[in-house]
Amino acid sequence: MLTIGDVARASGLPTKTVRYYADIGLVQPDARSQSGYRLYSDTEVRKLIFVRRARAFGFSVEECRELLDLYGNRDRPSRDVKNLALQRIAEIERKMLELEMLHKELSHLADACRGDDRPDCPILSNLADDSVSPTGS
Amino acid sequence: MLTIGDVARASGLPTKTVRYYADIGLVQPDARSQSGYRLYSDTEVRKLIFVRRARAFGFSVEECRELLDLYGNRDRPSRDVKNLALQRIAEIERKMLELEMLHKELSHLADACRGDDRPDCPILSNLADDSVSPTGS
DNA sequence: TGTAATCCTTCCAGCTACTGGAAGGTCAAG
DNA sequence: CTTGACCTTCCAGTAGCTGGAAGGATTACA
Repeated sequence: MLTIGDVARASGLPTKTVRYYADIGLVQPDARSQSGYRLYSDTEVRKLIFVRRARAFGFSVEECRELLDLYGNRDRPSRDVKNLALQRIAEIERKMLELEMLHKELSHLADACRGDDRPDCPILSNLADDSVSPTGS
Repeated sequence: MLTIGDVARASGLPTKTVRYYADIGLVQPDARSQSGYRLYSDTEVRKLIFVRRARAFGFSVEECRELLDLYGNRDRPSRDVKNLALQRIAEIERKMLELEMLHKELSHLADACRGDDRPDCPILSNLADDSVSPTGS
């Protein structure tokens, strides 16, 4: 059993955030010690890592809750789970494209600064390529 | 010259947000009409698209400001610009890896639901592969 | 066995980045 | 000349943390 500091280190989240997630019932500790310390198992650490990743890519806490639910709720029909997962996957693929564009833009800027003469505004040329539709999430 | 609704559509941001960015001086309108309407040019639209993307991937408004500054500030030494850009690129590459892991996880879940028997907890196997270090942004 | 350092707890205030709504002015179309 | 879709400011509220105070628990070491 791990204390909050341990799971914070293991999950890459601040203790404050882990405590907050416990408070809102997103990822709750397995148990409490006699003195009131939150105690976690590996399962919770994995959930927290999952949440950290999902949050970092714009999924709301409520969406994370729903995704975590997919794994926990035995009564839910399989196709519901699949549908929700597929929706999220499509969203992630859109995000991947956007991330690539951002990467291209900044790479272009960095390249343009190879010597010591910075061009006027490299962003404009690259940003014109707005083939990716907005995510809106 | 475009009004706020036009730039909102063109940039993929809500008008509210465009107005907010103007208020905090992140992306300001080119001018105001006689009646007080905010008027934007293409340059601002491009900046807004850039900001939308950067924000969607966890860059703070202040970081966006700094990045936009790279293009605008003529007095800044070229290596500063390059350094900041390279730092951000490294960050983006880390984010790309994390996004891929999230993608893998959800794909795995969706695959597991192909039939109608959902496995106990597919997340656990996939989440164990935590080779990517936390971003921390 | 004491004590210092480093945990942990709760509670509450504050922050970032929006977001919704009210009250009201502007503008193009019919 | 009014209807409807714009735009304006202002102010309050929300999501998701985040920092700090006050105090108890645990460990490590003399």
